Amino acid sequence: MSDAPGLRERKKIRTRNALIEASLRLFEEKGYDETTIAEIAAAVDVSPRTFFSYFTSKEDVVFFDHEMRAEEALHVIADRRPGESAMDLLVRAVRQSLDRDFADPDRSAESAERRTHLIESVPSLQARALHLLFDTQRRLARALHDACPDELDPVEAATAVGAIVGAARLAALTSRGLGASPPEVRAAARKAIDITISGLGSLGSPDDRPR
Amino acid sequence: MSDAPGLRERKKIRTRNALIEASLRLFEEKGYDETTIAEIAAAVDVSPRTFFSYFTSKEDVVFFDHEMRAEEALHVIADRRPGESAMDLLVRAVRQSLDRDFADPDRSAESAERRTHLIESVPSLQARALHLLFDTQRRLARALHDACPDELDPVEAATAVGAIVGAARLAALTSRGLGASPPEVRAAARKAIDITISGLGSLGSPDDRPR
DNA sequence: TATATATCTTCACTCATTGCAACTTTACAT
DNA sequence: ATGTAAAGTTGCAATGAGTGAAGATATATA
Repeated sequence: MSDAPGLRERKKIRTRNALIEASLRLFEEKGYDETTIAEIAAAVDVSPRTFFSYFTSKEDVVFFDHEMRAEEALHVIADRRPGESAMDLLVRAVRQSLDRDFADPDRSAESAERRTHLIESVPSLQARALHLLFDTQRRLARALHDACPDELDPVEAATAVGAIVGAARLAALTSRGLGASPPEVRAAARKAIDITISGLGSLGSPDDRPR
Repeated sequence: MSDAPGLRERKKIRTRNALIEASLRLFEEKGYDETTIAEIAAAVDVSPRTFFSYFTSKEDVVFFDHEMRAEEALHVIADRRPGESAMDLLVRAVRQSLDRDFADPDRSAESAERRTHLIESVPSLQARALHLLFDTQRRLARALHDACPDELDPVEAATAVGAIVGAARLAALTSRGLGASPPEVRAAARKAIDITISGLGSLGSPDDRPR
C-alpha cells in the first residue's frame, strides 16, 4: 500500500499541489474571472497546456478534494454496521461528511470559509458544486440500496438521500446567509437532518418555536 | 395589461421564439456541443451577437421557460389558502410544478421528453439546471417563510423546501434511470414527497415492501 | 416628417479548451 | 552504465463562447 512512490509520482503530486495552491491564492487575490489559466501556470512555472493534464477545467481545481470526500461517504455506507438500519446508516454518513466540512483535518477553518465564500460568489463554481454534489447523491443512493437491498428499493434510497442531503444543504446555506457562525450553520444542518428523518409534518406543529 | 403590443415587441418575441426553436432543433439534430451560436444565428438570420442580447449563454436557451415556471410556483406559495398549513401549501406548490412537467400545456409530451434527455445527457446543461433549481429553492424557501412567518423560521422553511424538492428530484431521476415511463416517474416523485412529509424514519419499516 | 430611442450588426479581442507532434524526463531491463 | 519504452511536458494552431464599443437601422412619437 506504500512501497515506493517514485520520483515521477512525487513530482506529479508536487505539481498538482502547486497548481491548487496557486489557483486558490490567485482566485482570492484577484478574483476568479480575473485570473487566467496562463497566470496560474506561470505562477507554478509550467505550460498552460499542462494545467489541463491535471484538471479538466478551471473550475475543477477548486474541487480538488471532492472525489476523496465522496469516496469517504461511500465507504461509510458500504461498511454498514451489523444491525444498523438504513436510515441510521445514511444519517451517520451524512453527519460525518458534514463534520468534515466544519473541521477539515488538512486545511484551516479560515481557508475552508474562504473557499466556501469563493464558491458561493462565483456562479460557475456554484453550478459545478451542485453538479458534483448531485452526482455524489446518486452514488450514495445506489450504495445505500446496495447496502440495504431488503430495506429500500432504489427509488426509496434515492428519496432518502435526496431529502436528507437536500434539507441539510439548503438549511446550511440559509443559515449562513443569515449571518450564522460556522458552528451555528453546522447545528442548522444537523437539525435539518433530524427534522427530515422524523418527518416534515412535525414542522410548524407544537414543538420548536423558541426563536 | 394588454393594450398594444407594438411592432417592436412582436418582433422581439418572434425572434426569441425563433432562436429557441432553432436552438432546440439543432441541438437534437447535431448535438449540443456540435452546434455553434453562429449556426443558430444563421438559422434565424440574425447576427451571432444578437443571440446574446436574448440569452446570456448558450445553455440558457434550453431553459427559456424556467423563470416563468419558477414564478408560478412562487405565486402558489404567495397565495396561501386560508387555514392551509405551511406544509400543505408547500406540497401543493411542488405538486403543481411537477404536474406541469408531465403535462405541459404548450409543448408536446415527446418534446418535453426530448428536452429532458438533452439536459441529462449534456453535463453543462445538467449543471445549469441544478443551479437554476437551486436558486428557485431559495426563493421558494423565502416565500414560504414570508407566507407562514408564525409557523416556520427561515431555516425551517429552507429545510422543508430542500427536503421535499431534493427527494422528489432524486427519486424522479432514479426512477427514470430505471426505465420507468413518465407516469411512473411522476408517481415516484409524488411518493417521495409523501414519504418526506411523513418522515423518512418510516422507510424500511413494515409498510411498503410491494416490489 | 423629424427626432428620440430601441435593436441589430460589425469588428476586434480575450480566454478556455482541445488536438497534435516534437521533446524531455523517468523507469527499467540488460 | 546504456538504451529504449513509457509517461509527462511543451509549443503551436484552432475553435468557439462571450464581451465591449461604435455605427447603422428600424420603430415609436411628437
